[in-house]
Amino acid sequence: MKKLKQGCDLATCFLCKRCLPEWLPAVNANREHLLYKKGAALFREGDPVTGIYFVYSGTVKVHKKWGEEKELIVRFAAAGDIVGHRGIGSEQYYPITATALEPVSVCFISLDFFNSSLRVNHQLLYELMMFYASELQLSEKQMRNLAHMPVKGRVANALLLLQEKFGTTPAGNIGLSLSRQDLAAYAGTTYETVFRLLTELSGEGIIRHTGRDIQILDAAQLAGFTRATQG
Amino acid sequence: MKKLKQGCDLATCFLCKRCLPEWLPAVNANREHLLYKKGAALFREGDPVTGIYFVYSGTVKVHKKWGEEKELIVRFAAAGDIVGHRGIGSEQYYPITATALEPVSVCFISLDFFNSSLRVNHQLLYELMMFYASELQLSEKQMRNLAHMPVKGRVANALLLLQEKFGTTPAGNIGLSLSRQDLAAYAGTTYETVFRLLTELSGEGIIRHTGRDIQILDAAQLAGFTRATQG
DNA sequence: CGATGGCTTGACTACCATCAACGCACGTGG
DNA sequence: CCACGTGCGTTGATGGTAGTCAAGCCATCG
Repeated sequence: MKKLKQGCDLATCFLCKRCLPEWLPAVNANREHLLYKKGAALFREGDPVTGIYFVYSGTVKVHKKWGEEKELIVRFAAAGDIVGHRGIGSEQYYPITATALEPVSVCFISLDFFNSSLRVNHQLLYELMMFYASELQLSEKQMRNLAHMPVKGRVANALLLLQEKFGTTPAGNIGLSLSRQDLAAYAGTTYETVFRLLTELSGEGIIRHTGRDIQILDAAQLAGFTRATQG
Repeated sequence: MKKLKQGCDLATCFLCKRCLPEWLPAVNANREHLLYKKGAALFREGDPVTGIYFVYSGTVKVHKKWGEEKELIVRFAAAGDIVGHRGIGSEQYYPITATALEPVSVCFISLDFFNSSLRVNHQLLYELMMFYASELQLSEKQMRNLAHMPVKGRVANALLLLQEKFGTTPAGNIGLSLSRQDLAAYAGTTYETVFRLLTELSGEGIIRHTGRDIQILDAAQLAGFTRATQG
């Protein structure tokens, strides 16, 4: 992790985009511009909450451990997204870990200053609430999927969500290339199972995959696996 | 469902408790006091969002369907709790169904008026945001549990959460008595499995259950099942 | 060059969902 | 009063899904 001196990226920063011009100098005085290498953790589950992060560039996975071995990826964050907001509120400790999947550049704001901003900037507060509301909806949909959707559907869903968030490369692949481990942790299963399902889906002509690159050929069929078969 | 004329229960209503006195008359002019019988739905998944509900008394289950047969109970709401806040935001339709488990008395506020309240009452907005934040944390913890915790642990956890929220009756039973169906839907499993696990837990002397009444005898052991065995 | 980490594959199996059947309590209508 | 249906609780048998274990392969890296 490395600290930079540069100013905030106004066009990308979730916070700055929503601040009045007169508040920006205060933000700049209170922010830190940090760089993380691939694989580095911005913070870990159980760490005391120090502040909130706004992503300028790169990709971050937000995940939760179960025991020593297993983890579930709860969400991915890219440019413009917030990370660490799960620490806001009565919680003393981050309930999740945030890890850089690629080199990441973020704006860090201390909890105190962020709370001041919320007190002053009601539009920000309102939008943060809306953000939480939509996160909650997503989270509960995923809960239901984990509870009732078979693994094939969950993997299909994971691929669709990834493509929706990260788009496609010029070659037509999903814009974020993940390890099987991470894909498994996102779909809530094991990497062996993910592998088997990827080859199965390739065999059916629904996707194509070479190494880490995955291309969705038939999104409609994929989506079909995410629905319950009519009883 | 039945409409009453009475005023708001100031001591219980989430909204009124957080309003300045001068705002209360407006609330009273814009609210409806509604009664629902056991088994009635306050609203259903897919219904257009009309407003937000605050529970005075009774218990509500908030659940999400999967296909025609399966459902997952996402949350229980009791006196003082909010229901329908999942409709706030960009969503046009409720993403979940809310059903009365016991006769329920609620305060209903139309979306328009509630949004006006949020614009005026920043403390309310702030607390609503905090509420969302903690709901999100709970939801994500549950996600992880559904993904990685074995069924026995999920049932154990469900019992502990129910006791935490609803306390115990004078007889020592969990304060909310659920059908096996509902308990299963809360733990994310089937009712047969729930039954087998309950008898198993009773055999181990960890709980006692007669019909719908369940008593936790050894909470520590129950909690043990909710943790990963050290690898 | 060995070590490490991710990928690929096969064999095994346990967990848990599904199906099926019965009992019981309850309410309802003939 | 009885017959019946319905909803829930209880139990056993069965099988499939998907997790675990194990081993080999390939790349990268120190």
